[in-house]
Amino acid sequence: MSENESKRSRRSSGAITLHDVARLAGVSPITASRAINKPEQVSPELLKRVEEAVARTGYVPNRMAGGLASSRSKLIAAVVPSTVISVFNETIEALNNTLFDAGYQLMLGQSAYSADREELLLDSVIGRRPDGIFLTGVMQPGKGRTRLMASGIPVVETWDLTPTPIDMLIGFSHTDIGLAVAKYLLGKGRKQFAIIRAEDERADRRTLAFKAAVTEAGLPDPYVVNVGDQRSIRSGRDAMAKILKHAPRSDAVFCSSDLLALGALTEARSQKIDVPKQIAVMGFGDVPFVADMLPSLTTVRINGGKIGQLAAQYLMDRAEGREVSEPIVNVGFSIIERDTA
Amino acid sequence: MSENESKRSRRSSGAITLHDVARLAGVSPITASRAINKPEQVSPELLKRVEEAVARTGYVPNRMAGGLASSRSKLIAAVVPSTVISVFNETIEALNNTLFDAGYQLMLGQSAYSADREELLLDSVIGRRPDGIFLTGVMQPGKGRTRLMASGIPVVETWDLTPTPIDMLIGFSHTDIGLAVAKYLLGKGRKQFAIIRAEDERADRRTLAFKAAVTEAGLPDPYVVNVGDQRSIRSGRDAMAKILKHAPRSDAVFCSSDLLALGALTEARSQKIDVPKQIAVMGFGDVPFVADMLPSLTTVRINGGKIGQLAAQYLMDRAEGREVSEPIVNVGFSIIERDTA
DNA sequence: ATGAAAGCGCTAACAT
DNA sequence: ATGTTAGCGCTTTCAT
Repeated sequence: MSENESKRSRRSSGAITLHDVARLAGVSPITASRAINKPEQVSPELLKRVEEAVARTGYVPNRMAGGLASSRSKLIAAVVPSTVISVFNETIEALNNTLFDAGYQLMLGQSAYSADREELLLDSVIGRRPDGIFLTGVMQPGKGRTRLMASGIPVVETWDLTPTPIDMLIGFSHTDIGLAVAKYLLGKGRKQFAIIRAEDERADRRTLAFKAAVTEAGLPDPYVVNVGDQRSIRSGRDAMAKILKHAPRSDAVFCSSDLLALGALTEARSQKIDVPKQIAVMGFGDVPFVADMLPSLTTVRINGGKIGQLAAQYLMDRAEGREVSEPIVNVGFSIIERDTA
Repeated sequence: MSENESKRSRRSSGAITLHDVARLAGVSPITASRAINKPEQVSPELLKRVEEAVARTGYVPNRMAGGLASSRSKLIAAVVPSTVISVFNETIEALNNTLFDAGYQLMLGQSAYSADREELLLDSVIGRRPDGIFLTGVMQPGKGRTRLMASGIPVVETWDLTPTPIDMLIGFSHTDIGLAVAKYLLGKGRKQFAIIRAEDERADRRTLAFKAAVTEAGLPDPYVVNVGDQRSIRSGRDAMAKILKHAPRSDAVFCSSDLLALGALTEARSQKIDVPKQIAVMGFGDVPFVADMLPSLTTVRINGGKIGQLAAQYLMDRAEGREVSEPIVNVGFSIIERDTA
């Protein structure tokens, strides 16, 4: 081993680099780069030599270096409220799969509740210079939104609608859902409504629309129970107990999540209340397992997978300079009629 | 605006860089860098000037450049089988939160089922030069494992035990769980066992140990039903129907996941089979909501949050050159006695 | 089809 | 405490 073959600068990480591969293949680094990234631009013979060198050395290109040089990170960042049995899981999975198949990677950030943390999160996201950012929900005007727009990074907001997205939007109307659910329940002859609702701005809009429709139908105001956690069966049970106690003549409950609805169902069963005869229950989200429970849950289905897949596509299109012909998409929703309503 | 103030090279991305901040603050770039990253090494007055320049420009450091220069990406990669209501969600959330609080970010990769995709995934992970890699499960010997070891990146394997981890390990024994569940059920006087099991190597080991314990107790072999998906209520229902039909004298069912157990419970209820009187049901995972269902599920609890939190800590310790005193940790498990067994 | 030069934006190493 | 220099490993640009 000659000295200048083995010597590496003190700063080097010591890993195999493109230069090593190139030397082994007897070509210049740039040719090796082309052989790896744009094989069609290189003669078959050279291609083979480079491929062999890659295989022999176990070379894995350093994407930080590549990203820095090309200003293309091949990274997409997603900001989600939570990853624990949430209605967003399907979306994340679809997003991740679609990205991976196209050679992109996913960075996951959990959106914070405090404004301070929110800004920290955004900066840490922007700092990676992702080629695109996926947001759950639409971002309210403020520092964060401004910062995001200033960054110039393609952004897709999801799971909601607004006439003024930061950039692209793939969502649906929570107001329409509230209206549709009310109409559905009204159509079933229900007359005394109750609502179980977690602190959540989007759930609020569903609830408000629901209420408005009920009022318009000339029926009494729904009895509303607020709970803390969207994803707690326990909260749903407790809320249902409250309803049964304080508004015993209720004949329909609209819950702001499937898990809350499952809790309501559980409580009803424990009190031997017949669902749906005595009281109808509806959820929101259609998480994978509520279809096969007994009774199966009537709920609002959102095609979360489609949102994720489409968002990935949009973000990559933008990143690669393609036009996105329809930057605002309403994917809608559907009411899935099952046993409980 | 003088010419050389506004001119940027053709390659520049046009974004604000450290140089811009430094010039505005009237210091050299390296001083600006220090003010931002090691504020204690800089005089208060300079610090203030730099902070102002950062605020005024909206500068967000480019972590790709920083990572390249320092060989420290502040990125941790996690490889998980799935993100949809899986038992790993709690772990991912804890991992992500712990990392974020320390200024790290999470890259999420979904492990592939084919060996080809697996290798692609590993390369795409290694290509980012993360400071650490989180793996769900232990990696079987093979190309991927070798590649991972060769990369020199700290790795933590989880959710399982092996005497020969790649690097660090935070898990528990699936064999012990099978044994413990059998013992528990035996202790309750159960004598005719059935198993509902998804294709999953770790579930297999729980099952095998369970079987062995039953055999050792001199009882007949459990009736085993194989299903495709660990996370399907439907599969659990179908499997339970099979058990009720072909092994009607079964008095206890051990399911390889809580969701399967929920399905089994549902089917039992629909056939008016009394749980646990006639047949006991146990799950695995203790996903958040099975505690509050009716009947509440007796299951095996894994402290997924602790695994995630500890894994994050270990990975960061390693990345920052600290010693990890106990690189192999058995976090154990507990059987949570509830209604169904 | 291949290569040389330059530089992406930052920080380690070595001054002062 | 602050600055200078020289890269990190790659790709763009411009030649040939």
